[in-house]
Amino acid sequence: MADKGAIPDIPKDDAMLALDRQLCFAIYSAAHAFNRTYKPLLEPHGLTYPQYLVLLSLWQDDARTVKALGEALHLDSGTLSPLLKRLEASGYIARTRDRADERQVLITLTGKGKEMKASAHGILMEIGKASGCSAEELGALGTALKALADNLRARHEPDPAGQPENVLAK
Amino acid sequence: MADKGAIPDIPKDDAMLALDRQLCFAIYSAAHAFNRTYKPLLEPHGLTYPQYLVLLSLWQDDARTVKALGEALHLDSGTLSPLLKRLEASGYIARTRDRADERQVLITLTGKGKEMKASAHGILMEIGKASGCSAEELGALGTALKALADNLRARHEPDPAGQPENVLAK
DNA sequence: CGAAATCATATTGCGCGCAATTGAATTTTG
DNA sequence: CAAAATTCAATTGCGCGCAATATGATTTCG
Repeated sequence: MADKGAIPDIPKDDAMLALDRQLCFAIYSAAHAFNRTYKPLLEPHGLTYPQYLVLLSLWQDDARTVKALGEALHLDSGTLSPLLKRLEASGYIARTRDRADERQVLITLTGKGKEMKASAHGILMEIGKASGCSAEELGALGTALKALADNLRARHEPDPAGQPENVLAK
Repeated sequence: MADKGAIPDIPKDDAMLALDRQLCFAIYSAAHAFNRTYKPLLEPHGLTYPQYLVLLSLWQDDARTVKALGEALHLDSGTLSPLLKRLEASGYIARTRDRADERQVLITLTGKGKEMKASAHGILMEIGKASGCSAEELGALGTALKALADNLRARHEPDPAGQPENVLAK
């Protein structure tokens, strides 16, 4: 059926594989490039990139539970528990059991953790220069990526307060 | 000096921190969202996402050294060596010492590795649907991300065949 | 009230990702 | 030609990232 007729579809599939490769590589290696760019700037402070993300989140909203942090960062306790212990050991945060509900652990910034916010501005300048993009471009890129990530996540997460979806379940 | 004069600059810095947070989170979580989306599709084949990226690269160019693969994927031997051993154990690739230069190891696709390319097309369709973006949008996003990653990398890598840079060294 | 279900965090196991080191092969140099 | 420098791959150690499981604490229900 597709012996030598107009445009066999194998090339089309290959083109799609090429597109897949391009986007997979692009996101994968952009994330790692970010990581590698931040690393030498964070190292003097004894911080890793994921730990810096936790601080970024806490600078916006201090005193949150592990669960709340995990939802903001899309990370589970398996990742956060040891990470937060290390952040505590470095003196950036404090972990205190909620007296009212002993299941929960409250994460709060220490003085050192709050002071680090000032240093972050300097780090930020370096990244801005390294990226070679304007603030507008970076903002637009962030928006596009967030939309993409949200779409992908919608496949996996149980629709938190979105559509009523299937009311018949259970 | 900046007691109540026109527009103190603390808010501006905070706005930049917010931008930083947005882009850091966006790339970070887009990468993880990709990972999580591919995982259930690759699991039946006994593949991880980084292993799939290696296959994508080999489908384009088979029979390459570990070093060449590492340059294409921006990964070093510390990551690739164990990963390639697992890919060999799963039967997707073969690792053979180069007879001419015994330092090098050639990575080649097995029959199973080549056959997997066909299944990849099906996986691709799923991702396309999950992303909720058109091929054009995904392509544009990939291009923007690649440019960003290249800019970031330019800070770290010693300019491979780019500008002559500093000819005086050594 | 008390057993069962649910919830929040911690732990374990495995696969990256990367810096630093090692070991063997090859090239460069004296 | 032999010693030194370089190159390629593998190994080690540590920090994620996530699934699966474990451990208490709290809520729900009978």
